[in-house]
Formats: sequence, structure tokens, C-alpha cells
Amino acid sequence: MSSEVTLKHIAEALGVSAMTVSRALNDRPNVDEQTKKKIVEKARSMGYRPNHVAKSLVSNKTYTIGVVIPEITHAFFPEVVRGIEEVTYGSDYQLFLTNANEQFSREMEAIRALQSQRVDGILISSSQTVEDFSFYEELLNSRTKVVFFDRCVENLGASCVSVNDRSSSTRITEHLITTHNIKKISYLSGPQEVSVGRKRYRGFMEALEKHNIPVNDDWVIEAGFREKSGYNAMNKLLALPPEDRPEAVVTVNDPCAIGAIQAIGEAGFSIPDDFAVVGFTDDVRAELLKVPLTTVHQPAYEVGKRAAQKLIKTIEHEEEPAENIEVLTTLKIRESCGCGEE
Amino acid sequence: MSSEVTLKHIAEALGVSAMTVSRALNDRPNVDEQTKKKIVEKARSMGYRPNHVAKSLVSNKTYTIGVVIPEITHAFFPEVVRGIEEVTYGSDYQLFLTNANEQFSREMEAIRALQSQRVDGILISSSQTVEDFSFYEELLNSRTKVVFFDRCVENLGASCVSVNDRSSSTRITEHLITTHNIKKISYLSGPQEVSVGRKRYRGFMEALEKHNIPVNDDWVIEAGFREKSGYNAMNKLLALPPEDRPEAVVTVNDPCAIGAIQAIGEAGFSIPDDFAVVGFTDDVRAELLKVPLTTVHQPAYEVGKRAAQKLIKTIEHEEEPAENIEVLTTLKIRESCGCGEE
DNA sequence: TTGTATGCGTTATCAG
DNA sequence: CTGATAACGCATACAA
Repeated sequence: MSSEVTLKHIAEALGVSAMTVSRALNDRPNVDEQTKKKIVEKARSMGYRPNHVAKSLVSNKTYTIGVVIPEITHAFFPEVVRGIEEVTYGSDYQLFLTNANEQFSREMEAIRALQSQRVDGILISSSQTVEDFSFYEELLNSRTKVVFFDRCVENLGASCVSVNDRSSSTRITEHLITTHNIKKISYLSGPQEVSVGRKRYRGFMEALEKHNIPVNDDWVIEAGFREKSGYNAMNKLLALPPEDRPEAVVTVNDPCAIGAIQAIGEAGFSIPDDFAVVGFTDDVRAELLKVPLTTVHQPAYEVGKRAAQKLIKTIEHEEEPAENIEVLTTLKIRESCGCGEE
Repeated sequence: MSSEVTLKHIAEALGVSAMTVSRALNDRPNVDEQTKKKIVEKARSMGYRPNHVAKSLVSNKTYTIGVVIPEITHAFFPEVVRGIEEVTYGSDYQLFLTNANEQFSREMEAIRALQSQRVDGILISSSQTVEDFSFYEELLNSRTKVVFFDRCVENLGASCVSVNDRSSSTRITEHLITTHNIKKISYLSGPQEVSVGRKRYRGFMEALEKHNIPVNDDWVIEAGFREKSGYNAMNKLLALPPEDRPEAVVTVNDPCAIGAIQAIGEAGFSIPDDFAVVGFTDDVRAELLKVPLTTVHQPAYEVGKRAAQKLIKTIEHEEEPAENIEVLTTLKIRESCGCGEE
């Protein structure tokens, strides 16, 4: 029933002004201890809950942070969220998560909604698949503070917290080349409009160049970040004549790798004998697979933590400089690359 | 720089009143087509973004829905979120997710923050671990509409969307009894203050009763919903003298089962020969385990969808009656219960 | 210490 | 079709 108790209601009930109630409830110094006590008590008994909507309209600050995630069912992101929460929990900021479902259009909608709600800042991992930066440029010109994480939009002057995607990709590819002496290597890439898609692809290419391995265009397939896209891409490779097939498959992330592994299994091939496969993420499933997946471990929790810290600093200090923060990955060598069981 | 374009700014720039601008931008009928066009164009060029905070203050409606999740890294919940999104995406409502991290105190904070933001409704899966319902009673008396999902708080008159926890738990337990002729069965339970903890436990007990199997108190251990608690609880069972140990372990959910499985492995025992294990959830990992996990498949996506639909109806129709909606589970028979490979 | 006036950005209402 | 005014709930600035 209690249809919205306001300061005014409390004031009337007590025969004081709304202003005094406001002061008492906000613990301002200039209010009599006795009346303050009375007011606080009355407020509780009436079930008063401050209207942040009104508060925000006055203060132009909402103490909320929005988070834009590309794909909530990709286990990497929930783990990032836990890192973000370690920082925001106990701080004054409340978190609002949104999921873009890998669609840039949804991401824009989410960001617009967040802006309309006047969140103080937004943490974004972008699903961008277009070349047009105007949307982000406008965003960065607004009062809303922005920090990108993992999938960053670069060169716009915003801070970015990510992992060393490029060198990690080089490193895991080189593992195949040097430890397993494999030269026929395929790459299932992510979209090139997304930073991590681009960086990991470049890292892969760099490994080939470094070892003078020529690139076979048939073996570089733009797959995507999901199981299904890895599955489809792998089937394209399997459709090649046997003598034209690669010996190993490097993938943009673990879901993609897991899709590829399924395709390989369904085609009757085995891992790592017929195809070595490596991933990127260290998904919860990676070590549980029948042939555990060699992959790059991304410190998701740490990424979230650093991103949240940077955003709050950016919100609270006008002159906080933008910066790129790279958290380092570690290689997880398991069996899918051909390494024997430890 | 563009520090917050308002209706007034646009009005001044065009020499009309703020009211006319408001009407034009909201596509109201009573405004000249010519002026409307001019206004819409000017608004875009000035980068106008409506201030929902102010809008909400007037309309007392925010077109936002809050979601309270107990544990974002438990894969069941992200999948529920996808179901919720299928409904809200394309509707007028924007979603704000919060994570309670299995702590009731955090859940209360999240709900309070959501209420202060004046969300129109909240979808809650409760982390409640106390017997005090006053917090929820107050919540349900406020203007905020509430629908519980999965972990419901019952008998408060709010709608609830869940699965048939009790009978599913009976069914999977009976599978062990009738198909595998196992009588020495242990139960790793969830907290009894949480609905699903309670219901699944009762379902388990019902199966024993039905088959006249006496309960061994040493075998019923309050574990919890996470890997770690399953791991610890299983170690307690393993500490019993060999002749006092059960032959099978029924668990409250898959994470708990996975923890127990790890403890069993570390102790040098094997599944299902030494211990049969069954779960509840059908986590992504369930079928990937070395011994694939027999479990109850929960239609998470469907739960989310139904809950979101019910909430929106409840928000939009004052007289929408509360109801309990049960979505049915299916049994996933794999090898961890002793069933041979198909 | 307390109260009054005023404004945040938007919309409902009523007048023109 | 358009405009002026008041109101939403709260806090700042100033006055008493």
C-alpha cells in the first residue's frame, strides 16, 4: 500500500519543513540532535526510501555504473563481472549489466539506455562489427565516462584494459611450430572489426612470418566467437581435399575451438593425431574435454578488477589520464596440441 | 564537451517552446508536420538524448526491469538471462542485472538500489538464508512488482516461475534405487532456507520413503550450491569408515556434484564403481566430465522467458493475478549413475 | 538551527 | 496547433 513516502510526508507528520528532514536523513551537521533522532525514526517507521530519480536530477550523478557484455553465456565474461564486482561492492556504485548478444545494434541500444538512465560511467566490451566510429565518438564526447575492456575500440582516447592478445596468439602458434614441428597451420579467426579478432589474427600471422611459413589463404577462415561458427568453419576445412588440409588449427577463442573439435569428431578424425587444435580463453570446459584443450589462459577476474578501478578513478577525478592496461596471459599446455599427458 | 542538450536548448535554438519540442520528439499528434520535422532534425544535429531521469520523475515509470541473480558464474543463470532477454529485447523495457554472489545481504542491497532507481519490476532468484521474511514483505507492499524465478520465496503472494524440483529429485533418486538397485544413498543438500534446497531435499526423502529405505543421518549433509561445498561435503563422507559409506551420492546441483566428483577422484575412488553420483541442473560441463554426469536437465531459457513475460504482465495490468508456473525438467541419463554407454 | 525560494528536465493541463 | 504554468522529489543558496 505505502504509496511512496516522500520527505514532505515525513515533514508534515512531524510538523517540520521538508528541508530539515532532508538534512537529518543525510546526516548534515546543522540539525538538532533531538529532531534528527525523531526524524530518522519516523522515516524508518514510515518505510521511507529515498527517490534516487529525484536525487539524480538535482545532483546530476546517479552512482551507477553500466556494463556492456557481448555474450553473457561465454564463461569469460561472468568471470570478468566477478572482478568488477570485487571493486564496486563496498564502493558507492551500483552495477547494471547489459548483454549485447554479439550484436552491435543491441550494444548501441544498451548504451543509449544506460546513458538515458544517466549512469556515471560505462564499462564496454564491444561487439562492434562496423567501421563507423561515430557512435563511440559521440559517446566519448558526452558526460558519461567510458572504459573499454577485452574488446576495445582503439584510438578514440578512452582507457582500455585487455590482455596481451597479439603476443599470446604468437606464442601459442609458435608452440605448434617449434615444439610439434607443424607447418601446415590453419586459423579460425574472429571478426576483424573487433579488436581481439584483429590482434589475435595478427599475432598468428606474425608467428608464421617469423618462421618463414607461407600463408595459405584457404586456411584462414573468418569464423566468429561462438561454438557454431567454429563448427561451420572447421567443416569448410574438412571439405578440402585430404592433401590440402592443415595439420593444426589455431582458433580465436575456446568456444570456437570447441565447435571445431565437435566437427572434427563428427567427421571421424581424432585429436591431436589428425588435427592439433588450440584455443584462447581457458574456458571452464577446456580441461574437461575428452582431449583437454591447449589454450591461452586469460585472467578474466583481474581484467574486470582493473577496468572497474580505472573507471571509478575516471569518474571521480576530472583529469585522470586515459591509459591502456595490459594484463598478461599464461599458456595452458594440455593434450590437444599433441603434448603427451604430464 | 556537448554538456547535455535539453529540450530547452532545442526550443531556444528554434524559437519555439520547450513543450512543442517535447511533443514533436514524442510523436504526439497535435503538432504541425513542418515544425515537427524541423525539431526532429535539430534534435539529432544537436545530439539530444532524452533524460530518462527527469522523464521518470514525472511519469513515475522508468521502463526498466531489475534482475537479481544469486551466482552469475553458475551457468544456469546466464542461460536464464538469455530467456529473459528474448522477452525484453524488442519490448520497451531495459534490463539491469545484479549479482548477489550467494549472499542475502548483497541481495538486499541490490534490491534496495534497484528500488531507489525506481525500476518498474524485479525478477528475483533469492539467496535468502534467513528465516526473516519482513524484507520481502515490505518489498511486496511497495509499488515495485516482483516475480521470483527458480529460487522462490513462497507464501508471500508473489508469482513464481520454477521447475518441478521436488518430483525431479524424487525421480532421479528413484532411478538409482530401481534401475541400479542401490539402497545406500547419501544426499548433499543445499541450504534449507532456499526453496530449491528444501524442495529437492524433500523429493529425495520421498523417494527413500516410497521404497522403505531408512534414512541414515550421517549421509545427509548440508553442502551448498557450489563446487567447493560439494567437495568439502564429499570429504566428510569419505572420512567415514569404509563399511559406513554410501554407494551413491545425490546432490542438490551440478556444481556441488562436480565438487564431490573431484573429492572422489582425489581419494582414489572411481565413478560409478565406488560411488554413483547424480546432479541437478545439466551444467555445460555435465556431459564433458570424464564420466559424464547423470543429472536433471533444467530448461533455464524457458524459465527466464516465462518469468519475464509474467513480470511484464504484472507491471502493465494492475489486476494480474499471482501464479506459480512450473516448467518441467527432463532426466539426462549418462554414465555417472552406473548406466553403460549408450 | 530552521525555513523559503528556486531549479534540475520533463510532461500534464489548461489557455490561447 | 502552440504556449505558459505547475508539478514530480530532492538539494542548493540564502534568509531568518
